[in-house]
Amino acid sequence: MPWNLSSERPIFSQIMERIQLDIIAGRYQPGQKLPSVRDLAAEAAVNPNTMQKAFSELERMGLVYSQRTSGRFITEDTALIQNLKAELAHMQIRDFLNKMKDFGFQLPEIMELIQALIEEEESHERSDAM
Amino acid sequence: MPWNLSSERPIFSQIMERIQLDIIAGRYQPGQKLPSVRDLAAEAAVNPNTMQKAFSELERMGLVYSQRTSGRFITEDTALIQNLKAELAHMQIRDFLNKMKDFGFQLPEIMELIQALIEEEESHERSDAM
DNA sequence: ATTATTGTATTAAGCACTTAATACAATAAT
DNA sequence: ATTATTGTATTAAGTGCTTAATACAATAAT
Repeated sequence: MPWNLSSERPIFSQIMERIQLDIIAGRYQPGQKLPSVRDLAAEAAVNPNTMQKAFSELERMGLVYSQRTSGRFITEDTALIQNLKAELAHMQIRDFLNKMKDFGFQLPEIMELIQALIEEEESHERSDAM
Repeated sequence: MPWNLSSERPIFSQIMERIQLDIIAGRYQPGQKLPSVRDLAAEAAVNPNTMQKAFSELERMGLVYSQRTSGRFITEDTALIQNLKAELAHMQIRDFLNKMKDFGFQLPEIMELIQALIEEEESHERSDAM
């Protein structure tokens, strides 16, 4: 499975964000054991050092912890995970609205554009299913 | 005026996007003359080479054009500007919705979160004005 | 007890971005 | 005619990210 990494931003950041996302979306469960750095690096087709660097940041945030030689695990602090999820969602929304305002759009117009795009995509899904 | 440039992404990209935004939001008008590369570089506190690099991209897109020694100007192709604005807005919305879905949110929930944040900010504004 | 696997660290090389210093040609301003 | 300003180009140095190769200590697996 390709990890869909872009060369436009530091790879270690993208990996960090991807795993962070897997945690807050529940695709990695609290306490779950992670594959080894070497295995993940092979899967993502990056250097082990780069994968290691991504985990350094996740560790600093408390999202994962490592046990010397048995491996690395997702935190069991579910409150930490939920708080992070809420915080990141909040940031996403705020950043999105700010950007749209920078474009010159007002709030009602933004909501209309979202609705229009959703309806457009729904109609595509209907025709895709035919 | 600081240009609020982050070290997390290439500076020339951030400058390019900023000027692009000024164009599609109408803060720079079609045909308007831009300050010189050197002046803008001084204002943004970056090297003239970096400012020049940002303009190379804007030029490639057709958003600005340069006249050998009289300076650089915003395109007069208003259709190009409007198309770009619509395209970028579309991308912003789609990327935002995709990210939120990656977080594990469904569409109705996303709309509720937006509304909640808007109302929260409106109440802040009211108390700010008091 | 031995071996394999784990996280972790180090060193060297290549690459893109940025800065600094400088230069040149074209032309607007004087 | 001279000067200043314009866009543009070049070279060298510094920085951060990435890869590659390698190594070590701790411990799980055998």
